[in-house]
Amino acid sequence: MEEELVMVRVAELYYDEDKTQDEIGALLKLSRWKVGRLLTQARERGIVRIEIVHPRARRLGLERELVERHGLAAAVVVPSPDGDDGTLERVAQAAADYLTAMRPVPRTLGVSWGRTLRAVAESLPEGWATGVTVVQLNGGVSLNRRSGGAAGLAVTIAQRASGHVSLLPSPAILERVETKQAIEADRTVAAVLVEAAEAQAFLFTAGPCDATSAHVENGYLTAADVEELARRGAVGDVLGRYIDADGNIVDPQLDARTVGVDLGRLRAAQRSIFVTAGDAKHDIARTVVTSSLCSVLVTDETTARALLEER
Amino acid sequence: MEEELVMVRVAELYYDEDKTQDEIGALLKLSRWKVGRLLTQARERGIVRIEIVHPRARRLGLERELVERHGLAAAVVVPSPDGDDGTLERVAQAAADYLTAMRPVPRTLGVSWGRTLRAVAESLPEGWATGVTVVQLNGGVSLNRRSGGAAGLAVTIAQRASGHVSLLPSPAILERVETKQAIEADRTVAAVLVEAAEAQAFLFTAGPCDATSAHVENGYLTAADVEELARRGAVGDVLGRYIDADGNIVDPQLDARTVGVDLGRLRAAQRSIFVTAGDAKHDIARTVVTSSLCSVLVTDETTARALLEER
DNA sequence: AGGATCTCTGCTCATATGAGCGATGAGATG
DNA sequence: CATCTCATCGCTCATATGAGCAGAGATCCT
Repeated sequence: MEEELVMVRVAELYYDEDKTQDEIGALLKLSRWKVGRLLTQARERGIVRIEIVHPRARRLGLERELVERHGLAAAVVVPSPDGDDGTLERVAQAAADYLTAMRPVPRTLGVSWGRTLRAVAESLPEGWATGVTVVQLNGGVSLNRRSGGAAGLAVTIAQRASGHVSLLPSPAILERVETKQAIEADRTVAAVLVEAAEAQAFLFTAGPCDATSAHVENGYLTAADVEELARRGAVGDVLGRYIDADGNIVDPQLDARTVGVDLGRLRAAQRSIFVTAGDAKHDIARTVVTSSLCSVLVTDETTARALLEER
Repeated sequence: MEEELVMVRVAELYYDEDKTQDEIGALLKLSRWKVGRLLTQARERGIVRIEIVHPRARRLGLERELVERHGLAAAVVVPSPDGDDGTLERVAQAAADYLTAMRPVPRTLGVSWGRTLRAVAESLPEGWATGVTVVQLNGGVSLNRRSGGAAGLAVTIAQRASGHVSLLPSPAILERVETKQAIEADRTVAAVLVEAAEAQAFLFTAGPCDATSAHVENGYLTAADVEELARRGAVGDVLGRYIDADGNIVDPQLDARTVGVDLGRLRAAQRSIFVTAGDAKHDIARTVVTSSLCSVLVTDETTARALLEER
């Protein structure tokens, strides 16, 4: 279209050449107002694209859409870098920023574990808050792995806020229900579970339902177990509990052997912050968001767009 | 840097959220002026990138630099599309636009030939000018190829301007000097050459010095000839004449067998428009521009940047 | 320490810009 | 052919914005 060409010329003069709309009007024999209108159209049609390029940039438009569509309290969306990698770091940084800015500062913060949360912990600056007690929400890998395990992550978060940490000294999933009940009956474990359930804020991730899951990696489940769960409709796990697309527990037996706070607690919580990054987790992310497991979502642009697609 | 983060937030609120600088100031507890300054910095540092995405868009900044650096009368630079191809078409379109807008309209226009100029011809709209006589500048491929040859191109340009065309009925390069002289002595040929030399504007391209050259394709030279020319310093040809990086004729013997106007005419011309697209032609383009063979340059962004690199 | 220089801040004021409105004209419709 | 409808135009006016400047710190160099 002819009009479009004029729009391009006008946009060039305005944005590249820093001419005033008046000047452009004189130059192209258009009224000042016509120029202004063309500029508006050019922006609307996407001929003029204004982009904020920065690792810490956010996608406020997508955030707003997500909040509206899924009834969230807040959403944080960071642009996915072109060259694939770095997404996890950006999302983690954004989550750290969100935590740091969060008011009121929670007295106790319940955390799960995983690579994503580890990255969040590392991104938190020293002194991100003061006097926050960090509580583990679900059982996890052994305590003695120096900083690699679930414990290290919680410790880091607490340390950087000069706060305390309550670790959950239990495996994620036990082989027998009886053992699980016995462990939960243990004073120290029970106390932590109560503390966790009552946390003022939750920070958690979710895992996809495939062989790359941390549960397989740590030996709590076999690849075959996970496959079977997937066959029965599981899309991933939250706090070690495998759920289907509607957010329901897939295997109650398995769930009964899983140590950690109930998913209901997340749903009931005022502030339950869900952090997720990467294409593999779109399905489980959708479930978490649509079944109200989180009130705050921190994620990357690609995931955000996936969550906004119909159905 | 901390400052940078604020810049990003400010930019987001301003450009994505359409907030006023006042509002942003209130929100972030900054003075209105601070916000304005941050915005300016963000643009300067490239955190805010404003881009005009359109096949007909131009790179005015690069154009200005080229004009200044190389003492051109004008330059037209179009963005190179991401997905490689389409560059030729865009450049051709831009050249066509330039011709259409050119004032005063030349009475006679001298043209060379090549794939690039063919594309320019095809991009010219019907009635791009009126009464322009088109003259061929150099000998070329046979007349009978319907629209594929050099003749068709000139005819197209002339037809769309409701003008005449003067074809140069001669091969590009002859085998013997004597034949060349005989041909030039021919009334019809001589008349066209005079007309061409006196054209009010020139439109030409250049070819790289490699086996893909149109001269090889059309059998005027062998691949071995071209190789030898390159060895002797040739970077490409203009109007069939092979020149080195300084714009000097590489092989006077060969040049004496080449039919077409003298390169001096291009240098002397008020308006000699050089159209070039594609990475293969950077070297010859540089030569054309630095040795003042053209006064107007039409090209793609990649070539433009290459021409602006030091040395 | 004292002064000199530089940078940064918040201001005034002129200018650039967008919202809203009535006038105008092109095309549709009876 | 008359009239209606709707988009578009150029305008007024309120508002948003950038240039330029004087004062306040910060920094540097004897």
